[in-house]
Amino acid sequence: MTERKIRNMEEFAEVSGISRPTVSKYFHDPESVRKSTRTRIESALERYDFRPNIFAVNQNRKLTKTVGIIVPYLADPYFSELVRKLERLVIEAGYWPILFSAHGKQTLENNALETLKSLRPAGALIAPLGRQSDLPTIRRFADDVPTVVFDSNLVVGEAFVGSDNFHNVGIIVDYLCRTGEPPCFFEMPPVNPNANKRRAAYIKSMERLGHEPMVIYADGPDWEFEKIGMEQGMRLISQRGFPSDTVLCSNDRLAIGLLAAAYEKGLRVGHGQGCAIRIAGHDDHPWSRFTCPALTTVSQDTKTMAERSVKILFGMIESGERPPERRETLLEGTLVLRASA
Amino acid sequence: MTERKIRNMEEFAEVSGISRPTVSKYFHDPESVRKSTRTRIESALERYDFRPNIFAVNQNRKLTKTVGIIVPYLADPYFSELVRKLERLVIEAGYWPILFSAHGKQTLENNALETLKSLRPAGALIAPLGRQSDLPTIRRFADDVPTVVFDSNLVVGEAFVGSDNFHNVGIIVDYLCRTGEPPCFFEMPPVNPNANKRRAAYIKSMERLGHEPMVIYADGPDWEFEKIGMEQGMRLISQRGFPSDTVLCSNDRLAIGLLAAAYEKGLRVGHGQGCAIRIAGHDDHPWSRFTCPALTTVSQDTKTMAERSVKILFGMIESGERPPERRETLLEGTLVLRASA
DNA sequence: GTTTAAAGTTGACGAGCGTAAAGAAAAACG
DNA sequence: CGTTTTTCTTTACGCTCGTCAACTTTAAAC
Repeated sequence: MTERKIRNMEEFAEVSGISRPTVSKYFHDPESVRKSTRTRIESALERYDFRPNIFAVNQNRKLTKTVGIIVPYLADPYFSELVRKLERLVIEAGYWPILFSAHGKQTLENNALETLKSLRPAGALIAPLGRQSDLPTIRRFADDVPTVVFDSNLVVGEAFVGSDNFHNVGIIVDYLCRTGEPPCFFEMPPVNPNANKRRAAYIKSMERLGHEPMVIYADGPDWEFEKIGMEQGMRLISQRGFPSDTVLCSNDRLAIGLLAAAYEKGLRVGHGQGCAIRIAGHDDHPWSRFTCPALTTVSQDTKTMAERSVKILFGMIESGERPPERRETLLEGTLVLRASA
Repeated sequence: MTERKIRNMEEFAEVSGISRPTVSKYFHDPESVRKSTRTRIESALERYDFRPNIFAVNQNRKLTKTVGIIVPYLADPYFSELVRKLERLVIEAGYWPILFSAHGKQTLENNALETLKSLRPAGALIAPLGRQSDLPTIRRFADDVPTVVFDSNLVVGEAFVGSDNFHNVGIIVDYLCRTGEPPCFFEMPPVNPNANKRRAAYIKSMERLGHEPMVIYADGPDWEFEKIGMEQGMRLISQRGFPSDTVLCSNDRLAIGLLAAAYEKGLRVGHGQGCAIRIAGHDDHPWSRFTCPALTTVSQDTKTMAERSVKILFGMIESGERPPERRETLLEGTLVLRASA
C-alpha cells in the first residue's frame, strides 16, 4: 500500500493509467477488458486500497448485486445453519448477501422487508414468520422483488422450497409404531404452516396404521420452544398427561425441552431396557446429537433446501423472467436413529 | 395507497405539496420542520408508498446511518443472542444495523470488513474471530471507522467491552473447591484471547487456593465445541484421563459436549449422591438450562455488554471524536448454580 | 400594523458511478 | 502492409438525494 489515499474511481483510474469508464467496466466484470488492461488495473489494486462506492454503484445499476435473506428467528440454530449455507452460495454466485432476522416479531419482519425493498435487491430468500407474518406486506414486497420462500410455505413469491412434512412425519411415525407403543404428538405453538402440516401428517399416518391419534398441545410464547417443552413437559409428566410412553415432538427444540423435563422428573429416556419414555423430534437440529440421550429425529435436507432455493432465485434473476406459476419443491428428509427412541 | 407510483423524492414532494429540500429535511429529522408541514408530509406518506433511496441518501450524507455488526460465528447462540440485543439497540438509536458473520473463517471476516468499509458505516461493533483474525486488516478498518470491539479483546478499535474472565473463573473455581474436589480445567481450542485468559485465570485461582492446577487441552476443529467436547470427553473418560472428578469447561458449548460424553459412558453427572462427575461451564449459554442435568456455569452479562458497547459507539459517533486512548470495560458475571456441579 | 425570526421555496451544484456516442489506438487477419 | 475488428479514451449526461445561497412567505412578537 502506498501513502496516497484513493477517494474515488476517477483517482484510481488516474493512478492505474486506465480511463474511468474502462475501470468501471473492469469492476463490473474483470473478464470484459483486455488482459493487459486487467493486469494494469490489478497491479494498481495491489498498490492502492480501492473499492467502488457501493452506494453509487447500486444507485446507477438497474439491477443491484444484493440478495436479501430474511429469517424468522436467528437464535434458532436451524436457521443459523441455513443462513450459513445460503450466504456461501450467494457469495459464490458473485452476489452480496444481506441478512435480516425478524427475531420472532411482525414489526421487525415488516421493517426488514421495507428496508430490504429500499435496497432494491436483485432478489430475496425469505423464511417467513408464518402466523405472525403480515401477508399483504410480504405480497407487496414480492411484487417488486423476485422472491423465493423457504422453510415455511406462505403463499407468496414465485417459488417455495421446504420439506415434505407428510413424508417426514410419516416415516418417523412408521418407525415408532413398528418398534413400540404408537406415539402421541406433542405439538409446538402453530407459529407457521409447518406446525399444522405436521399435526395433520401425524393424524393421517396414525389412521393409516389403524391407531388412534393423540395430540397434545403445548402452549407458551412463540419461538421459545425449549422452554415450552420443558415447562409443559414437567406438568404433563406430573399429571400423567401423556397418553403414550412414546412422544413425537413437532420439532427438535421442543424435544430438547421435553428431554430436560424427563431428566428432571427422573424418567429414563430411550428404547432400551428400563426406559420409561421414548422421545423423538423433527428437524435434526445441529445439536440433537449432543442431547442426553441423543435424539432420534428426521433430518431436514437443509443442504438441498439452500441449494435449490438459491438456484431457483438466480434462475429468475439471470433470465429476468418470473415463472408463470408458483413452483413448490418439497424435500424428503431421512430418519436419524439415535438413542432417545 | 393510491394508484400512482412514486419514483423519487421529487415526485413525492410534488404530491405532498412541499418542496423537495424541505421533504429531504423531514426525512433527516421529522422534528426539524414545522408541525403543519410535518402533517402534510405524513398524510402524503399514508397515501403514497415512498422511502428515500437508501443508496442516494448514503452517497450524499457524509455520515451514513449504518452500523456494522460482525460476529465470528452466528450459529453460536451466545452470539445470536448478543446480535439480537445489539440490533434492537441500534434500531432504537435510529440507525440501521447490518450484520455479518465470519462463520469461523478469516477470509469471510476480511470480506465482511472490506464490504462494510465500502458501506462507509457510522460505526462498527465487532467481535473478532481472535486467533484467526487478520489483525492488520482489522486495524486498517478501525482507522477508518469508529469501532467498538466486544467479547474477544483484540487490541484494535477505540474500546473493548467484554467479560472479566479472572473474576468469572475465580468465582466458579472458588465454588467448586468449596463444595468438592478441586476442578481440572477442560480447555477449548484457543480460538481467541478469552480462551487463554480463562486458562490463566483458572491456574491463578487454583494457586491462590493452594491447589495444583490441572489443565486438559481438547483439540479439534475451531468453533465446533460440542463435537470436540464430546469426542475428547469420550476418549478421556475411557482412558481415565480426567485428573479430578470435577471438570470446569472453558465454555458451555464444550461442557454440553462433555455432558453428552458422560451420558454415553454411563457416568452420572451432578453434585448429589451417586454422581460420578461434576461438570461446570462458562457463559450461561441460552440453552444451558435445558441440558441434562442443567448446567452450573457463570453467566456473562450480555445485556450490559450490548448496552455498553452501543453506548460507547454512539458516544463516539455523535460527538464525532475518538477517545484519546483505548478504553476497556470488563463486566463481572454471576454464578449460576444448577444441578451439574 | 409593523418588525423579526423562523421556516419554506427556487435554483443550482456536488457526490460517485453507470453508460452511451464518437473517435483513436491497438490487435488480429489475410 | 493495409484492412477489419476489438478495445480503449474522451466527453457528456443521468441517477437520486444532500446541501447551500438567495429570496419569499408565515407566524409570532412587539
